[in-house]
Amino acid sequence: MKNQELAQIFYEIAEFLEMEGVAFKPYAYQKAAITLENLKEDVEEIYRTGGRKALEEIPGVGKSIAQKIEEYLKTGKIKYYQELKEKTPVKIDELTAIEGVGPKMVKVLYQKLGIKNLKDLEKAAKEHKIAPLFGFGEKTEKNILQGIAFLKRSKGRFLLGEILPIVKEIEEKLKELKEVKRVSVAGSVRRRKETIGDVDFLVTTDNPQKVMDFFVSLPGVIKVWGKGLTKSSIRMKEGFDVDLRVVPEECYGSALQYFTGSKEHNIATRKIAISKGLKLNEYGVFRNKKKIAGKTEEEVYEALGMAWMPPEIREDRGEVELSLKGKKYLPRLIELKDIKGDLHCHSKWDGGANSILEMAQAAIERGYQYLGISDHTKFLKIEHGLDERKLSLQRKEIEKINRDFEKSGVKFRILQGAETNILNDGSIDIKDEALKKLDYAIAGIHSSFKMSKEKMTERIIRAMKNPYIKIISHPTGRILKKRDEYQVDFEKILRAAKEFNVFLEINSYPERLDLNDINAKKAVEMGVKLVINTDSHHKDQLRYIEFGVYQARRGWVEKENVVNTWSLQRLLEYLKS
DNA sequence: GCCGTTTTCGGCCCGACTGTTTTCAGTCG
Repeated sequence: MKNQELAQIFYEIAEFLEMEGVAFKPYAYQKAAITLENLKEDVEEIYRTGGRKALEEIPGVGKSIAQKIEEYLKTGKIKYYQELKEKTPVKIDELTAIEGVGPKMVKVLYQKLGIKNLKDLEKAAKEHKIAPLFGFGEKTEKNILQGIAFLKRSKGRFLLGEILPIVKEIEEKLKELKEVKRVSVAGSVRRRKETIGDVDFLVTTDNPQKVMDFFVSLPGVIKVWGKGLTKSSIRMKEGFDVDLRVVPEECYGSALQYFTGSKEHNIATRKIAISKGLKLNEYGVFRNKKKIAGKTEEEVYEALGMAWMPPEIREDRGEVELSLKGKKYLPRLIELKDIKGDLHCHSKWDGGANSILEMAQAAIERGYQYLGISDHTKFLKIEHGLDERKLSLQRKEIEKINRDFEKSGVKFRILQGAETNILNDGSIDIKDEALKKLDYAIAGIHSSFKMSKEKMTERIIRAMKNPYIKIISHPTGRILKKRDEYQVDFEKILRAAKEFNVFLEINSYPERLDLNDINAKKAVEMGVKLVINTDSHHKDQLRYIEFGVYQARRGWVEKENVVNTWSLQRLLEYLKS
């Protein structure tokens, strides 16, 4: 789909325009980019069937942007964009990816020092050429270096959310090939890790030549290397690498186990093998020279006296010991089908893409029993946060839709929440009288991220003490590849969550996934209740729930730990109590 | 550049925080 490519271009145009100090246009381009990014329909298809007129029907797309989309679809280029790039030939997306660096800074850095990309910037900062610049200083230079260091730490890794859809496509294509007998993705993708270095596929086949030829000519491949009959590597246009390995049928299980990892899990399992006088490698389980298992993963684990376990927990965090004791000691991980509703979604009321009804219909399509609309509140002006009056107006709309559902026999209920803001002193930006009228309230940190650990912990705990606050959203505040967690004493937060009966969120947004696996596991061990939400700003984002569930599974979370696996009735009773 | 149950022109993108430039511009959510 061309949607993503166009979105990327419009984001960049917005930044170039912002760099030049153009007013309002950047916002318009950004809006259009966001819409395109989330659009389900293929923009090419829209254009083919309805022409430029149909493009203009897309929200945020008017005459000018429609014309540019048309130009891109016809020629693969946008002249306006090319001109902007020629005028200031900088890698603007690369530079503004650094925390604290925006378009204006990029402009000065280019004009004064000729900085065009990350490399130039790092060099200049290390040579202390930034600090003396007018408007910059020691601190800024240091922040830039730190920002670059952080970017590098996460560089070369991709979000699971970006990669998984493409991986599934590749897997489907391989499956369709009749020469392929068995195929599976392995590695960190199979373990559903939040970020991925590269992708590993395993196949069995009688015709490796054919399979490899097919593999290296998949659509989207921009580079091929090491092509052989047992292993070939490709790079996809999105920038990540994929390895394909052909393994013998009788080794498929052990190869899958080996290449799924994690490395730590494999080390632990090999130790078990040694302790039993066995040897484990990617070709099988061996007693002396005799192979005793290898065809399936189950039989490999069985040969080691272990129960098979889901890939998500293979991190050597205790799963090896439990699986030795037996299957019933392993956690029964939550599954996608257990989810009965979503309690953190945004609507048009706070600038989200869809109306409450549209969001509800999308939830019904997913088979949910309920959906919680929790728009931002007034402190977040940019997000069109709702004040007490608007919350009460919104309540009326929700009640009306619920009545209509009831009349037409639709077994579904919209709940009214709100994603309130925890102010610096831990108070909430909405009055208690208004919170009281909601079905529940969420509280989250959206400002002042750089507090001391003590202050931040105090701040969140004070919010949890508010009897109307039932959920803490994205509890650690991290943004993958962008921003670290804020400083907080998580143990204390867990104790408070338990004491005040507050649910901690696992935010399913691919760049958040917050709580992460480790924190989720701690929460489960402490008996803290969790809720897996999507934080959807668009109805199509409800599908992100998948990623929240994966993260939960990585954190050993079971169905019973998660309140939105409960029926509507049970949830309502609990909220009331 | 987009949009319209206040408007086809005139709004929209606000407020906190940071660092630096001593009075505020740039960045972020």
